[in-house]
Amino acid sequence: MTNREIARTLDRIADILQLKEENSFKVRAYRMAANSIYNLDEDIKVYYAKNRIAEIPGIGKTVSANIIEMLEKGSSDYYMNLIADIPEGLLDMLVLPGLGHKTVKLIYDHLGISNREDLLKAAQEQQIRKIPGLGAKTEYNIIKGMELINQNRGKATLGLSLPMAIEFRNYLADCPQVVQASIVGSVRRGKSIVGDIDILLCGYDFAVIKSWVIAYRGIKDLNRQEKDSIGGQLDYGINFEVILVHPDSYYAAVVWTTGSKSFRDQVFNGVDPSALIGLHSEQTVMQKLGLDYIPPEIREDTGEIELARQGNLPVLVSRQDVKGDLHMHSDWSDGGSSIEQMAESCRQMGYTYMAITDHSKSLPISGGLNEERLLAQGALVDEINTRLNGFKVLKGIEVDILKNGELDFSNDTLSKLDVVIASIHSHFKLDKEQQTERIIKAIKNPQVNIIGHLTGRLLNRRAPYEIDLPRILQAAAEHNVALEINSHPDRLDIDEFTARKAKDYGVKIAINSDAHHHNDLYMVDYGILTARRGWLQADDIINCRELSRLIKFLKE
DNA sequence: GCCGTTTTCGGCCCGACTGTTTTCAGTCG
Repeated sequence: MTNREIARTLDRIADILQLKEENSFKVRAYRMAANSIYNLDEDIKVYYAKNRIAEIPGIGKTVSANIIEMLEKGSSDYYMNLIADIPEGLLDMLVLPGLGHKTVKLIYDHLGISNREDLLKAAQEQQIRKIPGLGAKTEYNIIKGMELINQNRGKATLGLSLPMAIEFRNYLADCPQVVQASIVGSVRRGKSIVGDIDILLCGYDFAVIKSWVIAYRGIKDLNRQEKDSIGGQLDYGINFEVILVHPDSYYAAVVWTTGSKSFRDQVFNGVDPSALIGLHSEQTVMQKLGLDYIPPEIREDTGEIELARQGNLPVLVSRQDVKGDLHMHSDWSDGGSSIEQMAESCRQMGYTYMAITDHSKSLPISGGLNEERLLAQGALVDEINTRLNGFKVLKGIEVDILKNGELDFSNDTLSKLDVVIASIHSHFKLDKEQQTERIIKAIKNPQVNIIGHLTGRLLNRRAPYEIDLPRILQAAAEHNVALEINSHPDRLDIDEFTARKAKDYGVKIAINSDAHHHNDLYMVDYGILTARRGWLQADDIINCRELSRLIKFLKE
């Protein structure tokens, strides 16, 4: 089992224990262990080989034995016994916002409901309100929550599907009969939510290749086998399709399968397929189509085709352009790494600066900083900076925007910092007018540099809150406040559409990882994909600037 | 269930908001 699979199992154990109302510290211990494995630097098998699993922080004798069992047998008896006791569907019900372990158990005990479909039905038939302690609001929230889930049924976040696609592609590329293998489709375009994983292969012996495909251990279900394609489901119910072509038509097929349907219809319209045989790169295929090379992320037929014909495509921002990361947490609040570790990892990523932006005091669970600790952190940052050559740690904060739009710290306190990100972490349900006013008030605060995760959306889990986007963009432009592309694959907030619109308004963007662990800094890649999908160029991004130019922006 | 070096047992344990209530349990960041 992989680190991810083990972490997931430990998390599910925690969920079941919580449903069974076991000791809350025991639950916490399993959650911590899951988190520890998820964030592990190395493959857990390396620790296993060295007999050092119990040395991982948060993992003791019991969990360690559990993990060893999972690695040796592919499952754990403890988990299997637990799941035999509690219907698995209850765990799916927990995903609904507002439904926690107690409520799920309460509904199960009263109505025997153990899956989301029955739950929705009961809510629609007003059965939930008959349970003591629950009412109409809970029914409403269930129905709303299910709407969001059904909207994205069978669709997965890029954060889940991209790593799975890479693993699958690498496996397929190892087949001796496969000449080339590429991830194509919406995953390659970097869409935040994708319907399936598409992989294009080329080779000569389709029969041999197909048996190699079918042997992949990640395949959970196989539902379609044709002459030149295989479809089915991978783990987490993610659909996949593997498409086979002859090497001569490979690059034409890459272009064909990568673009959106509308893109495809446009660029291949009236083209003789035989003219695209035997080409040796995507560039030459596009050339034949009368186009400059269009980056995969913008092959959506939203204006790029015309510009490609004219030779006027923008140069999109890329990973190499990013000079630093302006939003991350350390173990001073809810992060799992020290400031030094974060700095070291940022240096290894080739950055020349970073900002440490822990939470402010309004978020007590996160260990949010008060003025006193913020000051102490600043002193430590100063000290760390004396030891770093050619790298700078900026002092920052992710300050909470309170209900009334005021901030969690005085302007006097904030003025001593280099970077101030203002974010909303509460009162998601204010009406559009109030929410907009609240954010604009924060934008108008002269100390604020960046608005963090503007819409608060959590992909597949929480809808964005209501805001008047044009007014906010207007205000951000006027007050020289940047909007964040929060790169966490569950957020990707703002999205590509807002990003593109922001550029029209002259609003600058910061692509931030919001990492809570030094191993999460790489998540910035997802943000870059989103920025590229939003047609952004290095010049639009404040953290693509050299430090001196960035500081100039922050002080303006 | 994990942790520790004044502890191998006892501590770990936030707090505002929501939705249900009429004084509070559950959820969530």
